[in-house]
Amino acid sequence: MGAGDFESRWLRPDVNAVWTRFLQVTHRLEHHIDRRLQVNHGITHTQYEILVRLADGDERAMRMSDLADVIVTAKSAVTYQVNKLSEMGLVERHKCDSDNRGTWVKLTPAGLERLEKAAPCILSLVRELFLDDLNCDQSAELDKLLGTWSDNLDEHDRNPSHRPDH
Amino acid sequence: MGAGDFESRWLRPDVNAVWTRFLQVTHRLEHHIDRRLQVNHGITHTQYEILVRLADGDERAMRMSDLADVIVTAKSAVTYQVNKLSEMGLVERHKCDSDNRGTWVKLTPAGLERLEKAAPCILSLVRELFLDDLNCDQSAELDKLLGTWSDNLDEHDRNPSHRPDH
DNA sequence: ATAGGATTGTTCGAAATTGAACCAGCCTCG
DNA sequence: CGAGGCTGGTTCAATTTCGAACAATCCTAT
Repeated sequence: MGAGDFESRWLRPDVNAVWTRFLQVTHRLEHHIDRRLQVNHGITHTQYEILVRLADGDERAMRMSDLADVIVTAKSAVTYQVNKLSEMGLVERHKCDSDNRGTWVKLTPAGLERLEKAAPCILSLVRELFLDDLNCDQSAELDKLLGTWSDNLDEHDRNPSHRPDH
Repeated sequence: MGAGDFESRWLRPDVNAVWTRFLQVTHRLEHHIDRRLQVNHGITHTQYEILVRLADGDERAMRMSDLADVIVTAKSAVTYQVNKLSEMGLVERHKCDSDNRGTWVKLTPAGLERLEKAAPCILSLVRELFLDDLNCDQSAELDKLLGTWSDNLDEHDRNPSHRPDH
């Protein structure tokens, strides 16, 4: 088989290394954050993410589906976690007036408090591990990279039949 | 509270956006790959990763612990997945001579075949979503970013008491 | 040698995630 | 209208993951 054949089948070694390292770094980051949150604050990273997004939202509330979208998990997982958070008293469900199917999830004062207690811990971790060593050029570059990746993913989502087989 | 106070507690909005997008992109990538592999090739991304690493290793084999390290998951998860792969006939366990505790996991011919069938599919996906739009500068920059993140993580692992509280 | 500590891999129970199935309410077009 | 399709959310079984506990083996320092 020719060189082009190899190229089409496998990644160039250096490129492959980048991809591998990407996977490792993301997993390790996730793991670190998760562990820290659980040990020090008794919540999962997904739970923390939910609290963050709610705090960000208008009225400190959000719809289930939107939550699932920004968190990037299955809807059923959101239902599960919102139940947990609700049992913990960090979150409340509210009926939605404009759409009788919908439910709003709203941060409770206790939820906000818990978030504000946890945030410094994990934000400093994110800074140390992820952001502190970036100079301006680098963070601009990273922003651009994330942009193209995001666009590529959008494109694939929009057109699901994007080379579906093999 | 002053501006510095805010800075120390929350991320600057733009920086926060980068971090958020990073989380979303990584999750979406993972999700895409996983789905594609399951639908077209009947294996998980973790299982695929295991096959890849084994194919890479000397003699197409690897120790359990090393596998857990490169895949970045709990040891018990590796045990679980190696059992599955072994039931599928894609992988074999072998006793380790030099260390009686150890076990080697070895790719079977069927495993190699399965990997070679799946690889083009997911590699082209990785290219399309992740790599194709990177010019030389960017991929060099990405490599450097991954390097610093990796070093930061190593540093934290080496020194677990790295600001443990909050 | 040998005791103490570290490492290897498995087992176990608990928790999380997923996709499919499902019900309701919405919305559009004939 | 009102029938069909779409969307929002929940339920359910199956899969996966995790960490802690454990047993076996290795290694090191006395």
